[in-house]
Amino acid sequence: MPELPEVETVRRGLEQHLVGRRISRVEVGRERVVRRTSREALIHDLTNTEVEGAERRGKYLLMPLDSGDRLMIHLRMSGQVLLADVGADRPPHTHVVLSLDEGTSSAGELWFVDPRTFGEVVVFAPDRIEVEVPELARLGPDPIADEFDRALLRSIVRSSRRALKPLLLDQHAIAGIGNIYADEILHAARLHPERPANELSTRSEAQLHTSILDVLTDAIRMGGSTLGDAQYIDLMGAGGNYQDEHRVYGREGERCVTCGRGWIRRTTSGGRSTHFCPVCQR
DNA sequence: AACTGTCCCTGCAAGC
DNA sequence: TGCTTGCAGGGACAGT
Repeated sequence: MPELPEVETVRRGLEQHLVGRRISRVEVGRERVVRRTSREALIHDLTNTEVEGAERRGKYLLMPLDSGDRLMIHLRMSGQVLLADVGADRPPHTHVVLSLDEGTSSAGELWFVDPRTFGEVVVFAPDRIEVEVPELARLGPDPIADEFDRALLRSIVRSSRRALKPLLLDQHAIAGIGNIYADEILHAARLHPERPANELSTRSEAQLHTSILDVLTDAIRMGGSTLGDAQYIDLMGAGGNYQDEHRVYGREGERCVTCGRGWIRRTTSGGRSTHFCPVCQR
């Protein structure tokens, strides 16, 4: 499940391999992945444009084009962006193919692959963001891409009476954190996922701030998490290594490796699973 | 404001 | 073995 660290890893790949290259041809298979506009719109708006940058806000990949438009890709659950050689065998569920002219490297293709088709690809004009991609316009601050100091986290936490877990998952509050990293961050901060956000001590707020940055930074450094089922892989098809560092996610019933005393519990709320140690998270 | 539930979709696992 | 059912999960949205 691509979250901030996985999307950032993909962004770095795009920066290295896509920026400066021209898209000569666009193929769209399943129209569902371009549902925000249409097959025709994507083909028209991308063909013969050059990619000028690779940015990320939360889990959204944003690529400015020389046309003035922006290409947005969201991987959601099972999306992959892959760089491939021309003529290479395309995996099942390859829904969008961008043909890239020879640039500094040889000609190639960029594939958008997504079995569950929750992901999407869209091109929009920046001044139309409120209309075309309203949730992107309302995204909260990104802990890595934006300035994210302790005071900012404090203002977010103190203005919410919600539990910490759903607050961390709310993309309007903080952008980029998903289920895996929310659990790992709260564990690192030794905070119980059901603790009301506005009741934290100054010390706990500082712990949470440090844990958000530490966990996300470490995960990026290790190329994100690749789990058995979701098969996240980067642009070149490589998996990440952060899954080996998970202390609570996917460890239900195991002894807590942090305190050595608790047993990792898994609870469900709002259809999402939460993993935590009842002994060292309070 | 903050909850819960529903929907979208596929692959995998468990149960029969 | 082969079917059916259930579940996971990001995030928008509707309803309370």
